[in-house]
Amino acid sequence: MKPSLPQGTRDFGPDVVRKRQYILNTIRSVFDLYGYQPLETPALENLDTLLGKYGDEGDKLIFKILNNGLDHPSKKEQARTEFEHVLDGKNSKAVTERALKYDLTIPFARYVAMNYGQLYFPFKRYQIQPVWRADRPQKGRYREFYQCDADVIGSKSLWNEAELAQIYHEVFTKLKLDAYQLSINSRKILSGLAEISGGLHKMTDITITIDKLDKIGLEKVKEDLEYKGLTKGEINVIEHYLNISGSNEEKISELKKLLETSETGSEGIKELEFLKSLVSEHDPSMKMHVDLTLARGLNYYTGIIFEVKAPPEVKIGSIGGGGRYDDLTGLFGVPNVPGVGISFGVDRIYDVLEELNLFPENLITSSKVLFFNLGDEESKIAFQLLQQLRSRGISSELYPETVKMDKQFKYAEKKHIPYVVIIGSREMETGECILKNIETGKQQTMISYDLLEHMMEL
RNA sequence: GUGAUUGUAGCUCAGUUGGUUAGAGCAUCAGAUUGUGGUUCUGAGGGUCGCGGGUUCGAAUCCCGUCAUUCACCCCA
Repeated sequence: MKPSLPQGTRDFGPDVVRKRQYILNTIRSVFDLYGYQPLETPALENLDTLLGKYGDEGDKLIFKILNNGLDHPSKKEQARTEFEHVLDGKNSKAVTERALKYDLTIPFARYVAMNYGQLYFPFKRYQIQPVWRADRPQKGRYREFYQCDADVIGSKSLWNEAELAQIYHEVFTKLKLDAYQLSINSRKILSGLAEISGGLHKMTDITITIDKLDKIGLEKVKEDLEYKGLTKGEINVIEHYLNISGSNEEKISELKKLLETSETGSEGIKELEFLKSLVSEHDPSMKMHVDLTLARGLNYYTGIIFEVKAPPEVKIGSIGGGGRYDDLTGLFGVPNVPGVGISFGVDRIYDVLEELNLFPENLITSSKVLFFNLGDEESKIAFQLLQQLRSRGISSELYPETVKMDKQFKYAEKKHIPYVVIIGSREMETGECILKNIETGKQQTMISYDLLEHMMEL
């Protein structure tokens, strides 16, 4: 048979894994530095845990797992009738009760709800794991991809938002992706806008529509809003809102006037101002721009929301996002636990770094030294030296077969091994070895005992 | 879910209005070279042209279906 991969999944070869690890290690080290604790949850969750948390679209994209044993004779009839329900678009526990996790936030909320008594708050956790979505793959979109989440749960303080923004800044700076764009907005502002335009019940419709502004333009947005049942007057208010522009300060002062009648909206503005002041006082170089059209799809957000975009020349969309949710664990029976979190999309960050050529050069080396194998007796000496080098932390290897030097050279070259050590019959007699630099082609003969010292100096 | 795109050797791709035995480069292997690679030269292996059906004397080429790929929309990291 011809082997193939499931749609939207990938194998990662050695070089790719090194680059991915570079990203993952960078993120992990920053999480550790800021006092977050690691957590892992299963790939599988009960379908109930996930369903209804991501909106209707999200539900469709959850990978559901077929129950085992449906073909058992005693269950066959029941399975058949239950399948009928599934074909009608309903979910049946008799057919599928587990699913692959869709993100890291909901499983985390489930974990917190289950372990509420044992945890100390505020609880700061990070989580680096794959998630799965049954989306059609395309550029920057995969069916299996990694998320790196950091969340603080059990604290309402905006200091958390400031810290998370700082984490974004630190990670992307370390990755040399200085041109990243961090946008912020507040769900409270959006809900204030809904209050003064279409009414609070229209908030989802309004936010989904204005989120598309930069894609479809103002006219289409207005058409769309009209189609969704807003009056001319209400649309005018929204247009006014969308026309707010200028610096962050200008936007905020304009907003204040517009939303002064809305208590929630005003609160959102205050929070935004406070966050801005915390961040810019601490690190003026850090840019964070207020984007009033930013909405974010997941409907559990309630306060500040974040989104990170790649530099505009890379057309890949968002490489990270997050926000505050006031009652995520309420879904699992533990109400009133506020939280805020952010996420990094590693796979997209990889694509961006690749496209902009931002990976460091030195990620690809494997061993530092290859010992040639020119016979069993010769290799015994090589083996001793090899272990000496290894014991001093110099990664090295012996070519396992006695084959032509030509082949061994090519092996070293392909694996990017910078040095080879040649010990043949002549060297064996004199107790010497040849150390050759593959890149420069220069070589030197030395007493075998000196090899270690030599290598330590390089 | 909707709309396009592409599918030929391990990889990247040629292949004329349908015409005999489907080609090239890279890679692999062997030799020139029994202790010095990355350059060069010679040779070799490797293909059910995605799969199934149809039109035709004849199909990689045209038609239908199907699967896979890539891209866009929706939505998202």
